[in-house]
Amino acid sequence: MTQPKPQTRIQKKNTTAILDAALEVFSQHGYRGATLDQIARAADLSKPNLLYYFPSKEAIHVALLSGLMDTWLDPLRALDPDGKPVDEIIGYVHRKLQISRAYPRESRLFANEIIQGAPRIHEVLGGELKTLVDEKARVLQGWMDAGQIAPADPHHLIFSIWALTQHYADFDVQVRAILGPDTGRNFDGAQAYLDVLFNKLLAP
Amino acid sequence: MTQPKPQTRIQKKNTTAILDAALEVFSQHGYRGATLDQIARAADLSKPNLLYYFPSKEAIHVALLSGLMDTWLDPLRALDPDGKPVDEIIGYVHRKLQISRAYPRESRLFANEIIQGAPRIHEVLGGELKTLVDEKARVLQGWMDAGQIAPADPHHLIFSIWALTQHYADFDVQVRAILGPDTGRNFDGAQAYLDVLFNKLLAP
DNA sequence: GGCTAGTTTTACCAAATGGTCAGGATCACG
DNA sequence: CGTGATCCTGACCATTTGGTAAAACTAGCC
Repeated sequence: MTQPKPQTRIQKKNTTAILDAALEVFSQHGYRGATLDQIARAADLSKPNLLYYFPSKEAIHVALLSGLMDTWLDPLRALDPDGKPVDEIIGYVHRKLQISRAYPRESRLFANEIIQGAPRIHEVLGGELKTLVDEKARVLQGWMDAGQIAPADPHHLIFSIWALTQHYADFDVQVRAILGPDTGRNFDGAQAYLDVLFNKLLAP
Repeated sequence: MTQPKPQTRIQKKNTTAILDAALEVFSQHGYRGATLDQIARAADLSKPNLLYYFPSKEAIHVALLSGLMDTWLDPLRALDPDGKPVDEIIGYVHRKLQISRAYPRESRLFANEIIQGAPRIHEVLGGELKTLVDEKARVLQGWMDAGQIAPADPHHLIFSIWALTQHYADFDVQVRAILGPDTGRNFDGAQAYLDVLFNKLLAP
């Protein structure tokens, strides 16, 4: 897929610095609201030097998003049809919440893109994502039909996991304004709450 | 609070046209990503004419947000400490979901503002919002202590309601990519799912 | 050391952006 | 109809924005 083009030491250093800086800026202002100057400053490079490594602003954004998709879908892919149903689902919730905790900027980048109409990943949503979700929804439906978990719309079950876990990354400012600034503590509270919630919801 | 300044017919017509256009544009691109030209075009006015009614871009944004806060908080305010606990909470979920359905642009405007660090409503979050949430959290806690609903962290309970209902407005593109374009149908599905979820969660 | 590929900077550009201002058009009301 | 207040426009401005060209510098290898 992404075959490793020959990269010099400097190239590797600078492209990662740029992508990290761009993640910071794009996730905070959205695509249109971000400027190359901001990104260049954050990456400690001059603007023309930025454009030596990436041909355009959009190219940086696309590079970020496509590099992100796997991180985003892997936790769902890992849901094992042959595992114990409740454990699998609760495990998925945990993985998703862990990702929100460890990669809040990535979560916000994704949220920004979706809220703004997903102009750059629309095909992925209707293609790869839909395929994966439909597949896993069938797995969930199978478990429900077999009486291993309580019946519920499997698609909405997946949505609810996304909504509940991503909320703590995307709306972090709001959560902190209400619960206090200790993000770690807030996430611990969230995990305990979500454990209870999904155990009750899924109990057959 | 907001005493009705004398408004001519034309003033009323144009300010509402501007605010509606601005809602459209800001909710789609965020504050920084929106331009006065876009807003002016959407409101069918010239840019200088826009600025005849509002002194600056930021003033429009602030007007929108502050006009929105009540719509946003009212459903929670309406949660009645003297009502039947489960009915009150499920009712709150319904009201919130209704608002997501009826005002998705407002929801996205709010989401954009929060994701981008809430620079313009930070004080409201830590002030009015926190006060209200803390108050209602105490009500919930009272119900739990009295055994009328199952125990759970009341703050996270409120967050979960926000996350689950706003998700369907904010991530509408994603939902439609997976479930299909019939938004009404999707919201109906969501409501049924959320009814089940919260009934199970709250059952004492 | 010298050569080449890779890297960075300086100077620049056209378009877009938020905003101003003076004057002209239009409205409401006596 | 006249007149004062309200409304609207075209021309303009400084700054910012994404992006370019070419020259200057540096790394790494023989």
